[in-house]
Amino acid sequence: MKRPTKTPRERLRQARVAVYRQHILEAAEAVFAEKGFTAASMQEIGRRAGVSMGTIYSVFRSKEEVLQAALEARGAEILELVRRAVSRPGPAAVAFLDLVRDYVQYFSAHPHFLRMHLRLGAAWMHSPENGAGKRAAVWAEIQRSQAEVLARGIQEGSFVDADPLLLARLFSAVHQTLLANWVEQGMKLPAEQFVGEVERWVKRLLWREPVALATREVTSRQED
Amino acid sequence: MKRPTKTPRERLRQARVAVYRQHILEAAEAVFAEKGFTAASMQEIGRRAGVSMGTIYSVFRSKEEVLQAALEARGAEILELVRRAVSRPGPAAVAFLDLVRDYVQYFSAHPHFLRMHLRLGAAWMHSPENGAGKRAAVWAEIQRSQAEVLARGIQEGSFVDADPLLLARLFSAVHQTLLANWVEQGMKLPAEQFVGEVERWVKRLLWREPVALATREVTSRQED
Amino acid sequence: MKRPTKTPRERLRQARVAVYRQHILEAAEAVFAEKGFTAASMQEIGRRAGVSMGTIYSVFRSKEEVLQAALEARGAEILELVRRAVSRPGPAAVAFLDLVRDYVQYFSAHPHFLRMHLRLGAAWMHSPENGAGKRAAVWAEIQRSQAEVLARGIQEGSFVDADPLLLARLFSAVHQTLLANWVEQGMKLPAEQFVGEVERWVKRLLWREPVALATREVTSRQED
Amino acid sequence: MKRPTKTPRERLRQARVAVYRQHILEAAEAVFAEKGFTAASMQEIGRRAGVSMGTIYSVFRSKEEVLQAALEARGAEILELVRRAVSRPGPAAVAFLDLVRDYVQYFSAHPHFLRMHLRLGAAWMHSPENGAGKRAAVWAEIQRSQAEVLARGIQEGSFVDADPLLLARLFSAVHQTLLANWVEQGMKLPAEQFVGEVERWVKRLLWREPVALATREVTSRQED
DNA sequence: GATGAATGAGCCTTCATTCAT
DNA sequence: GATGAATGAAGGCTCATTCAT
Repeated sequence: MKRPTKTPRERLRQARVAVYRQHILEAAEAVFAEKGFTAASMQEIGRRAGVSMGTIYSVFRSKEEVLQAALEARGAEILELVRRAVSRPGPAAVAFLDLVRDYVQYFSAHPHFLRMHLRLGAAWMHSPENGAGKRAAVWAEIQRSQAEVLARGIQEGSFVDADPLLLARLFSAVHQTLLANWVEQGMKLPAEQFVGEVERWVKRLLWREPVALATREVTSRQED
Repeated sequence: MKRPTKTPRERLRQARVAVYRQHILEAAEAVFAEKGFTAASMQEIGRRAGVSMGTIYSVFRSKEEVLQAALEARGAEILELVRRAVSRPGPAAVAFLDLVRDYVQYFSAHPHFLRMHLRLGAAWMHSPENGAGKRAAVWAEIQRSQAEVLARGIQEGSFVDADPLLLARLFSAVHQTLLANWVEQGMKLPAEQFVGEVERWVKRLLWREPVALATREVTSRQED
Repeated sequence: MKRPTKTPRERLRQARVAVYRQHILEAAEAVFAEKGFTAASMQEIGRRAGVSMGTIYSVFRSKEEVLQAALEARGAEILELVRRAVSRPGPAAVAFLDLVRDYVQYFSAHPHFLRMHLRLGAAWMHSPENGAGKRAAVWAEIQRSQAEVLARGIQEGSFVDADPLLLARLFSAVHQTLLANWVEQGMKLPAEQFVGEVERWVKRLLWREPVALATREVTSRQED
Repeated sequence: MKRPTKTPRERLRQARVAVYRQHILEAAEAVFAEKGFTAASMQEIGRRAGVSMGTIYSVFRSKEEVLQAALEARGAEILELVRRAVSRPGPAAVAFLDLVRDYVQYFSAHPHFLRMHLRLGAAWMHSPENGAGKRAAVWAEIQRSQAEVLARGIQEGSFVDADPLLLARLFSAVHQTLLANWVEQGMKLPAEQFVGEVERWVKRLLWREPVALATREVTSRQED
């Protein structure tokens, strides 16, 4: 008969597993980002994580599961950001700008994940076949929640009147392009200024009332 | 150095090889689009193209080369579109809108390629490692040419003042998102109307002077 | 539209595959006999058959399928022997002795199979778990048919009155022990004499009326 | 050379080890019986025995050694039975029937071992390669001792005149088939009656003078 | 002394590439 | 020249064995 409170041994085990999960998923993010899912090898993930094959397989059941976990772990955190934005009182436009800020913060804290997401996102975004459906479950939910805020903004008259899901995709496309550009240049531009730039582009794209933009002065140049 | 006058036999050979190239690359586009590069198998490409493995390897030296050829073949055609836009006299803004129109036409004529490009583009767009550099050679050139038109537009005061390369990327991101959305919904919206919609989004994104937009009436909705 | 008559190419292919099947199954019989199913390696089967891994997997889908094919190929032939015995007119006792003769002939022609069967038979004979059920399908049918002849012999008053299925098992046990002993000693005893010996033991085991036996003179001795 | 007087600590250690041995071997019997040697996993043996891997490896040096120990442990006990039969005064026929009785008793007390023996016996019985020779050491001795009694019976004129080693094998085959059948049906037939049945079959097989048999009334039927 | 987590060699299986026909 | 069968290297995954706690 086991008490609902775990034994110390069990708690230790869970802590250990959690540490491995963390390290393995971080290594996986990097490898998946560089090679893509199929070309990534478990050996390399293990090497980068500093664990053996057996250890990986004691935490995850398969390569596929490693990928799903990597997507879901971050996905869940991001979904949380979106949900907070959705439930924020006040105008949708303000909530959305807050969300943009959260995104920048999150992705700049996890650049490997950003790269993986940029690379693999395309795979399941437009290939309903394969097991892509499963992988994208959280991400579909994220898009749905984003669309929710956008729909509210449309009704409030702040956002351009178009299919909210399309808006969500356009927003993601622009937003990720900017992030990728920023990361690619070593994130030399201070986060605060970068957020400002993203906001400007997002307003251009989504705001109903044309917004005066002076993008130039803060845009980092490719050839810098 | 080959003699400029080819033998009839040689001309026949080249014609034959050209036909194979064509069929193989079309099959490859479809398979790469569905599976990604690594998960795609040469046998499946051969099966879809209706040619044997030997034939594929008589035209291409490796799987990698098939991919490069697929990217370059279309890439060269697209580069041609861009170059025409660059060399077009008159305002850059007009030239760019013409380019947008050409793009829509081209991609809607080659939806398999679009899907492949959407899927694999991310791979070499943000993974400087691997042979990605090689693969992207034409595409870098395309981006450079696009940036050229955009730079001209900036100087003419038509486009928002930002790094032209970034503008090119943002434009591609938005443009491809719209295309993907269109294809995903079975291209039910007439090409003409779709072009109009793309133009409207592009203007929103790039034009310096705020442009009155009434996107709604032509935007196809996800749930249609 | 394909004609029901196969193309020459197709016939060639089938012939080739049949040859591989044959060689692979023979190699598999030997390896499974020596190592058992799990410890047998596909590499070794390939090496002994003189084919590569790829070739094996072009004929069989998995290691499991190689085993099943090996069991079923021989099993089907043996089932045929038993069915002929079942449908033979005249006394069951005579039919059964003919069957014994057929068995000896068959197994002595396929000693590797005999060894494999001796080794793996035990595995699925008493382990209903695993995929043993599938593997043994033909063999259960063989036992059932054997039991049929035996049941007829019981009704005719020739065989000892006991559960026919148990009789079938006892017969198999004795019969295979004799065969194994014979093979182990290099089959030095002429087949004709060996058949006589087997018949004598079978009569001892199954015949209702005690049969005068003078086994000694033909029994090959272990220490010969 | 150890001092004959062990320290109490040493005696405790040995007792502990003996307990582990016992539990591990019992678990091993079950697992080997179900999966076969190679497919059986040390982790499952450990789980079933309720001990850790380290404990298993503190008692045995390898998986192979666990199997050997399992075979030898029971083998030694069975050898003891046979030796008692060999050294029993009076007619060999009587001694042999006593042995049969002992066998039934022993195997019915250790059904897991019976199943393992049925399954793995075939492996080393007819595969002189591998380490099978080592594994079978005790069992060869058992067979030799059985043959000894049988040889005596032959000289006394009680048993059919054939190679005693062959007789021993035939006896084992029949005897194990009956046991397997009995166990398979849940040992519903009382042990006493079952012994009678086995004796009847053994007499049929080995006794020189034909023996009147009325097997039917006690044979449990498969379909009951 | 006991534990069971960690290791990594090894096996089944796939697929890019070659070559006999 | 075209075919597609054959090859075998490489990758995902398991499990016997070891060793830090």
